[in-house]
Amino acid sequence: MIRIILAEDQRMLRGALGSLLDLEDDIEVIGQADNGEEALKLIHELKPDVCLMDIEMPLLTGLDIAEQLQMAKSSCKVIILTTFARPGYFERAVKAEVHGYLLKDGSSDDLAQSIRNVMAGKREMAPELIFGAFKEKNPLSERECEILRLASSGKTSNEIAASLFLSHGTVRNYLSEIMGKLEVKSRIEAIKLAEDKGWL
Amino acid sequence: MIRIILAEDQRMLRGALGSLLDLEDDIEVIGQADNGEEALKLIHELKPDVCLMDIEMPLLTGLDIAEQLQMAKSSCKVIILTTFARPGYFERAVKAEVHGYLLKDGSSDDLAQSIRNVMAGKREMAPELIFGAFKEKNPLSERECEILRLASSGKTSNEIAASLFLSHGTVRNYLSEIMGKLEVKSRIEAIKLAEDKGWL
DNA sequence: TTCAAAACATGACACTTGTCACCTGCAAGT
DNA sequence: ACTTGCAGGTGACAAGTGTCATGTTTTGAA
Repeated sequence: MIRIILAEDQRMLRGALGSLLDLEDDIEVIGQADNGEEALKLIHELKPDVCLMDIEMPLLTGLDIAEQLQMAKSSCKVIILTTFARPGYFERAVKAEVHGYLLKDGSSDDLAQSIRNVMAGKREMAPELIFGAFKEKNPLSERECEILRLASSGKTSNEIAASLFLSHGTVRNYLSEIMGKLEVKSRIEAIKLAEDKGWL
Repeated sequence: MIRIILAEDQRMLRGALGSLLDLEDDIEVIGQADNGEEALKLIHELKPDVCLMDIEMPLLTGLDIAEQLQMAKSSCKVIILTTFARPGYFERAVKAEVHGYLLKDGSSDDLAQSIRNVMAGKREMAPELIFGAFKEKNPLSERECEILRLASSGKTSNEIAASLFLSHGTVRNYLSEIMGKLEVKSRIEAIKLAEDKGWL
């Protein structure tokens, strides 16, 4: 019997998947969470074989959890189930050595089989990702990301400078550099593009 | 037997709900669509008792379809199933006299019963909406929305002015007005907030 | 009819943004 | 030892942005 927990903040999908997976003879849903912290707690308490997680959840993202489990050398296998085929997310998931990365755009019929494959030691990656994976990787450095993140929250150059203890000229240089790399003309476009690609 | 069709562009959710509903003795899923035009075609061809639709779908939104069915005085009952509790969407759905407006954040267990209630002539509205419906309505006028939309795409004041045949001073006045109404200090924050609330 | 709101406009002012050229210091690689 | 690249910096300039006061015109509701 494969014991799994589900972490997904959209109740309708979580409930539906939970019911469906429970119908399988060899799969048992032993816990469900609608946020990251709850999910992590359940994993520690219940020691499931597999956890099926969304990425964007309240409190803690699925990727955060995957990284923590990797560091703790947990035996719980991780399958990410998300809407987003963002290269940034996928890259991070691969680094965290997740056992599966599936898209919500995929078929629900294949889900149970994917879980079985993962239990058998295979890795299940949505085909869309393997091909398009590193075609577009994040051209921004750590620092540049940090600055763009702050800009995206609506901060002005001066405020960004203050919170990073930089001069405002430096901040503007970074933003200029970022816009150059992203081939856009304003910080607003840069923010849109970076958020879109999941680089933020 | 209640004959229904499902229209939802996220395959995983549509598949899962389809399988679940088909397990009910008195419900039969006779068609599924992943875009609005396909859904409308199916409704005309198969004459289902109920159609369960998302709002944001390719080609045609669920609200567009609901309005068309209302005009055509179709006997097919419409249930909207969406992520968004946006007052704007809900208002439009009510005007289109939909029979149900449920949230993807609701329980999947209640779905079948909601469908039965709708067939029995009741209306099923997510409680979150009835109460919070008009608490926070869009403070921006049509024109202001239009300008903020253009700003959100990264256009400068001058570019917005050009595309609307206004002077750039007028555009800046609007943006200033918008930021005042939204109580923020920059257009970036205004964009974030408006997108967040679904006013865009 | 009258009044208020929305839409549109101008000009002026201070500040922010984006660009550029040019500078230092430091930590890899080769 | 030397180059390269990242991080950080300066100063100057043009353009864009946000604010204000002050108008006109149109339009819909009381």
